[in-house]
Amino acid sequence: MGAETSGYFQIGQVAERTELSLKTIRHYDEIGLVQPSARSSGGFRLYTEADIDRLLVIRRMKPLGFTLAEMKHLLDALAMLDDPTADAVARAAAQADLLAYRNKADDSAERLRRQLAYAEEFTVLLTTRTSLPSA
Amino acid sequence: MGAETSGYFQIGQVAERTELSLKTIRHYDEIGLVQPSARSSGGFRLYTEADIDRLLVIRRMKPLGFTLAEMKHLLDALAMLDDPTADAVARAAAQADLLAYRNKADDSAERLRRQLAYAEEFTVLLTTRTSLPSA
DNA sequence: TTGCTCCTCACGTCACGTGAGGTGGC
DNA sequence: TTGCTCCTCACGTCACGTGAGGTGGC
Repeated sequence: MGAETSGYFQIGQVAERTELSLKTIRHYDEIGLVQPSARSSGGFRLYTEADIDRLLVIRRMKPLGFTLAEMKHLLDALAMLDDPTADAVARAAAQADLLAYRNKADDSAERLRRQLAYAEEFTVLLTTRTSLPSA
Repeated sequence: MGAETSGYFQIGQVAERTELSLKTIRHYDEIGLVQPSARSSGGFRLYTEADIDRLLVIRRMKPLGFTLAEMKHLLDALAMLDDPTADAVARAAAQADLLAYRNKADDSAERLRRQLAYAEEFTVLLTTRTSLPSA
């Protein structure tokens, strides 16, 4: 059952739980978006529950059209607000960033709604064309 | 006002009407997805209303997650059903293809609905975090 | 020791974006 | 002739996918 007993998960288990590919998870590590909390002595990536939560948040943000760099920035800003040792200036900057991201997310949600309407229109069209006899 | 008077539109006008980039429209030409019905003597792409309609259909299909090759295939199948000279075998194959695409479109619509729900959840979270005072 | 899981290159892909340098057309 | 629009290379980018060849770990 792998490294789970020690509170860590190997990448295969993480992939199963997040429904992300091994390559995607490795990619997020390489660019610094989600780095495993530890490595085994042999170099295996070891993820905690918190790491997995972060991956799940990212998976939910993806349809909003953020780039990976933006997601990293956004998660950093959220962490800043949760950090009691952060100073007021940094906190205010984080607030401002989050507001901008919120507006971007609103726009994206609006666009998703339009796309869904288009998609549904299109499935209706295809249903009509596939159910009609050819004559 | 360009080539519009002759019933043709130059790529810039097409880009405006479809909200696609010049590069996207050129790319669709290069891969054979939407080729302009004509070229000017100087090599300018000239699009008809029908060409523009095809671009608009593609724009609506994109959120369904089809590749450009699949869209080309799908549009070919639809054209096959509209072609009175097509034989029965080709027609039946087109019907079968469209059915497969319809199922794929249904799945995509379902996925879009889930993504929209995630997106809305996320905007709520961001709104909460941006409106709360830091203390 | 076997076998399944994981590792790091390194190149490929999909759908375009971004200049560079040049020409068309009212 | 000016200037705006369009043209074709050709290389870049984003988010991974896909082997190749090798090793970790219960």
